[in-house]
Amino acid sequence: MDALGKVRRTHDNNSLTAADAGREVVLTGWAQRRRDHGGVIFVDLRDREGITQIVFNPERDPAVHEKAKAIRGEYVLGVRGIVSLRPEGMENPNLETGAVEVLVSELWIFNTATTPPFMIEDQLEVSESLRLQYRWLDLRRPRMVRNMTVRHKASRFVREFLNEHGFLEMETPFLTKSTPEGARDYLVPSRVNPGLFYALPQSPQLFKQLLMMAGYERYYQVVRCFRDEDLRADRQPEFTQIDMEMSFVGEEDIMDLSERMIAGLFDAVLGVTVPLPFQRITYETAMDLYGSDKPDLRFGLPLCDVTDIVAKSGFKVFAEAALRGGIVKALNAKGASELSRKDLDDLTRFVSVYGAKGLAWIKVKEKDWQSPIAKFFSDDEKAALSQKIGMEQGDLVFFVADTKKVVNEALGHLRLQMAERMKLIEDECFAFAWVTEFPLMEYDETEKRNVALHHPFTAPMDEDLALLESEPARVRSRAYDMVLNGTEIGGGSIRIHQRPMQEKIFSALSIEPSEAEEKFGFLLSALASGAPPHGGLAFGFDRLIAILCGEKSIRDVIAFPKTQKAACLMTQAPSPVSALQLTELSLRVSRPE
RNA sequence: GGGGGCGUAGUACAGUUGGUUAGUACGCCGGCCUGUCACGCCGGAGGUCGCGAGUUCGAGUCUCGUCGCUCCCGCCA
Repeated sequence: MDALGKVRRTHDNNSLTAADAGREVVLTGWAQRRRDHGGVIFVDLRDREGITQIVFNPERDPAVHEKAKAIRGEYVLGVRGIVSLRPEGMENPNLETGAVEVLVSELWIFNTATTPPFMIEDQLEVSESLRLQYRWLDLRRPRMVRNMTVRHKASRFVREFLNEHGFLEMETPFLTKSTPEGARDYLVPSRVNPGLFYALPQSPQLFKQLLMMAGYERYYQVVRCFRDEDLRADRQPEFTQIDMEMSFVGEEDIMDLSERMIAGLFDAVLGVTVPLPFQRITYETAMDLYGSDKPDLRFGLPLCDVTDIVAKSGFKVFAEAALRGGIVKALNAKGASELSRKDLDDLTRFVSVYGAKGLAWIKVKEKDWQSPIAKFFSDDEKAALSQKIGMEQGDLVFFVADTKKVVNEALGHLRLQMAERMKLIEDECFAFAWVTEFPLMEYDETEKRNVALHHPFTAPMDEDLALLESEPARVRSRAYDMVLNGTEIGGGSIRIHQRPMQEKIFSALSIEPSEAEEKFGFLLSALASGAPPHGGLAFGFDRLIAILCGEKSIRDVIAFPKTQKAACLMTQAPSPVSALQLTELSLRVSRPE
């Protein structure tokens, strides 16, 4: 084993070209692969940047060649040698450095390596749990290096953009106060205050508002947030937000700045030109047309409300849904009438997940409809349906009848499913949109009260203020979500900046004045002491990077992510702690049997 | 909390109706090979079939439980 000593590389492994031929260079890196021909030995030397082929020739230097026989996969090497053009016909077009190779005159083996449990290459077939267990090896794979590099470039671009637009990057506490609304908090026990707890922030929401009240005008932070809820492919217990807030602005200012930032980011990272401004769509329209508040606009397939047409029909399922205040909507899968009975059964099971009790369908054939429900409709009803839905020969039309919520959930997801099946989604297509005019609150059946849809500090729309007491569910908010390809990548709002309004909203959310004072007293006090009009936005950085990288899971753009059970397979966190630690924290653990 | 999928050499998989010695590929080790780049050829080692019970003359295979990974529902302002 050789010491590093004064050995320093002159180039990384992605930079040598034909122009460097004849130069003496020093390279360092990992042995990706060794090809021993008995005589000459080739080694692919890999680092973060790429691969360079190094050559050991016994005729050139027998001692070095002998030493090179010991090289195995992932050994850490340094070499000194002469850059040389490869013999004609021996160039490797797959490598950036494929025109040249380095003829080694000196070899240092800085470290050996155990045989890795999986190969360090992109086209690997290995379970994710093994990758997570040996994450330091997984992170050596070029694709992961690429993902981490994109992440770095993105955060760097965002910082520079916001810096140039007068924003201050400011930090906010991680040890903070548990608040009643929203997600479950991660709690941290306080040793010096026995029995009391901090909460890790779900977002720096209140702090950034307080910074506006403190007069900082423009704030941002690339910040970790924590939510103790169950995980998904796009949800981790700790995740990163680009958090920003501005004073003396309205919705348009924030949306305009944000979309220019995102367009700049896509240009800087992917070289993709994103047309501005983004499409705007109201919550109501999004739900009507796409059954979702984060519609995927890369394709059409809009939903169609047919409640009026079928309300009086002989098909009881539809008529009764309408009678009970529900709705009936249709999804026209253009040209999909060739789906088999089994496909339709599968899709029925697919929508049942979202609470749909059934999935009616009509195949539009040459002369008539092929459908189990066609017989229930009069000729007039058929004509009206056909016209409203735009039914043409070869179409397959789905229907769901239920409450508004179930119908939209079921058909909204069916729409995505069908688009995938019908291959309607182009690669490299980025459909951005703003969704606006969200409801301010909605009734929560389990809590038996109104809860904020966004958060309780979101301002209501002025024109809906009159409804606040009479019909609170109809009050729209000054919130906006940025949606990309069916993923919510950011969201924000204009905030309440006057104490009486904030108290009114707390009251509408059934938060008692005493509780409001206890939990948010500092906010109420600050609102009364010269709070400027303000608003902001937070981007889900991990989701954004996953889309930029073309990854399905945000785990692939986080260096050390957690599993679905919120565990780190590498460190084995979470883990038990000593009795002493618990005693110091005044904690006793009771575990259910 | 609930539903689906997966779990067999280091890795990815195959394994028939429950049947006697659990295979294949890659990787690994050894030998040969002076222009490969997924080098090639020859040989070899390597298995708690996730774990635990049960059924059976006999379980990788069937049953139950359990653990882990994953996708989804609930949840995630």
